[in-house]
Amino acid sequence: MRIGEIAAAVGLTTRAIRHYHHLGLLPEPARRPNGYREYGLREAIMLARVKRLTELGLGLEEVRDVLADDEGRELAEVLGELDDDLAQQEADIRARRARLAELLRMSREGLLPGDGPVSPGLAELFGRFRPAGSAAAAKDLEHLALFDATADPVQRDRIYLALRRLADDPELATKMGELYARMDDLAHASVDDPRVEALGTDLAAVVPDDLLAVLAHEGRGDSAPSKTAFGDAFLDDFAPAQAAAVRQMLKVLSARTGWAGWTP
Amino acid sequence: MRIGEIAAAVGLTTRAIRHYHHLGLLPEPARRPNGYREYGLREAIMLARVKRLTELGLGLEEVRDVLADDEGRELAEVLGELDDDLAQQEADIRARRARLAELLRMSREGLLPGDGPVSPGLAELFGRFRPAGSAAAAKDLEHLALFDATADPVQRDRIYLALRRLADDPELATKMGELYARMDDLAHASVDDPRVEALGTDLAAVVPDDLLAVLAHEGRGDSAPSKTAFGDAFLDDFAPAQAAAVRQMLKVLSARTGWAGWTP
DNA sequence: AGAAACGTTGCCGCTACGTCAAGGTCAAGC
DNA sequence: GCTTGACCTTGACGTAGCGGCAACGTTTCT
Repeated sequence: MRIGEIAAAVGLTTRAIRHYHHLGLLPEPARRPNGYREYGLREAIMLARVKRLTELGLGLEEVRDVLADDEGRELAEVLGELDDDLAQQEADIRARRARLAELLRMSREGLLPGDGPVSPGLAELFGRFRPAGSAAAAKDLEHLALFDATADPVQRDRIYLALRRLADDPELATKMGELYARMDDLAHASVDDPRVEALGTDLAAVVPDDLLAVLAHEGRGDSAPSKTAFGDAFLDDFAPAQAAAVRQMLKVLSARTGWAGWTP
Repeated sequence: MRIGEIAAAVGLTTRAIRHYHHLGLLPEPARRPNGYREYGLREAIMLARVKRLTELGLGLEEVRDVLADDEGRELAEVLGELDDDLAQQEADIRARRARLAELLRMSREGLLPGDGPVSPGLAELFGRFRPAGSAAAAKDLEHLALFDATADPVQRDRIYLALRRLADDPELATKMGELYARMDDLAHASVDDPRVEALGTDLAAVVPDDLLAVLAHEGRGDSAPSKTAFGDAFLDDFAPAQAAAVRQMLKVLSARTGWAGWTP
């Protein structure tokens, strides 16, 4: 048989067969005078073996080992490892599919935020805490999404708990709306603007203590793998006057809670 | 932030971030005078987005589309396709794991033939039809394994049914053992040896009719995707005198069944 | 004799980066 | 000033399992 015939017979491509030759998985057969490879039933049997093994998911290296290591002993071992590997993959896929299902559900309900998938906890928060046309509020959500992806789970849940309490209080929620609006007003203001200090102080009155504690933890984190250096970058993300207001808020919070760890 | 800092903060490698720049997934940030990339919170937010999407299993191209195609509309669609894809993968893995479990069980019970995994039907046959130290029998099993991997399922099951009947009849099984032994004796014999014709005739008396029908079907197959050209190669796999015996068997079978399709 | 359908070798491309290699930059300690 | 070490830069190669193409020879059919 020529290579095309055996390929069709066994159900492989000629390219694959030559590839196997190249890898030493299957010895090169004899050649006809014109240079064509000449295959017999032996080669077909070998190829069928290779095919069965690769279809199980073995890599070509492993197939080579199994075929070389004379007669099977190694095979059970390789199959065992393969099964472990596949079990792992299956678990991964299932986890991703679970997340996907959740996201698709949110998407159908119109709850999917514009900046894509987030953790379940944050998604729930987003559900009741939508940006009300405020640029500052939108930015806040982005910061939260970042925090969600980088902070360690303990701190994350701590913040979420605090924020849920905030969101669940209609009075506080209304107040937050006003504060966001005032923050928006500072977008092009000077840092000397008297509204800056006032807003900072008012913010500190609403923001939960946990926020500062978590930020302080983040800034110096020795326990977590996060140890982020977002501190300065965080303030740089605001317009100057807005940043000044945030700094003022932090100052008041520091004085109130006794945390001195975070004073950029 | 420098690239290493943002990488650690977001939980990526510097290499990955540069890769994203290269692919245009994320624009190159401003540079410091020394050439270092300078990152801010905006970039961190984008990277966290990218990370969430890739962790879901999206390809980088798709991530780019989702991020570019302004604001989310496309996202649900992509997620849907992804889920379909993952469902397919999961099904594949499960199927392979099922086969693996079966093979591992056979391996534990010592039923795994030396030439590796075969289809369930053939495995069962192998269980009661072991090579009894005969080279011809061993070769026969190899041929069966090849047949198993290449023939179409209908013909396969037809043969297996016939062989099971043969294997289940103790008298016939004993006879087959003798025939294999006689085949072995012909390994170095001349094609003129009188035992050749005798063996061929005796073989034809035992081998089921279906065998020839299936072989004939294979040789000219217009219906199946198989259409194998094993015919000649099959005979070439035997020693000359053995091949002559097989040919004799086929001749008798042809005469008996009326099939003329397979006369090499 | 020309076209169609084979065969040959060889090299590039695909994913999502990891891993050198060969340097330039910066802060700290001697 | 010099070294050390931890950063950063670009660039290029390697990964698994082939697919696809190029550039060319062989066989076979018409």
